[in-house]
Amino acid sequence: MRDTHRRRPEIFHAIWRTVARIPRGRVATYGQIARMTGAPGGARTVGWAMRVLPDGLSIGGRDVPWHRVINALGRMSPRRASDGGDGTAAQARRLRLEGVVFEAGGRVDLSRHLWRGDRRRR
DNA sequence: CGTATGACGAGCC
DNA sequence: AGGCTCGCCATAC
Repeated sequence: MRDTHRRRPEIFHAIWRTVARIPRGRVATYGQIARMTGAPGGARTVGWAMRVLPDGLSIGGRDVPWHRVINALGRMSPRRASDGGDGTAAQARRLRLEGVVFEAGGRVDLSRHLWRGDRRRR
């Protein structure tokens, strides 16, 4: 195994560990993950951690569910995909497969699907 | 070491 | 509600 991810700073690993706790069928926001990881204000850092997430990395015996991390608006954050697209289609498909419902505007109702793992209300 | 760059977010308008 | 600006934080160069 080429452990390129081991070169990443601990903060990324901490973020990946938090993301690994998001239950199936739930979503969490970048800011929420940042707070839960002990890095308030580090929402963009979470985005960066998702961006460099090693393909196929598993923590605690299961894959890191990167698709369950969406932005505070309930939308998939656009990113640059290899095919030139924004890469959000695949994420939405994965979420739908686990029962996440999208509203007409293509957004996820956070009051219904947000992970309350940190006991936070919304 | 200064600047640019983001899978962000809270405020304002 | 939707668009803009600005602040954040770690990385790239």
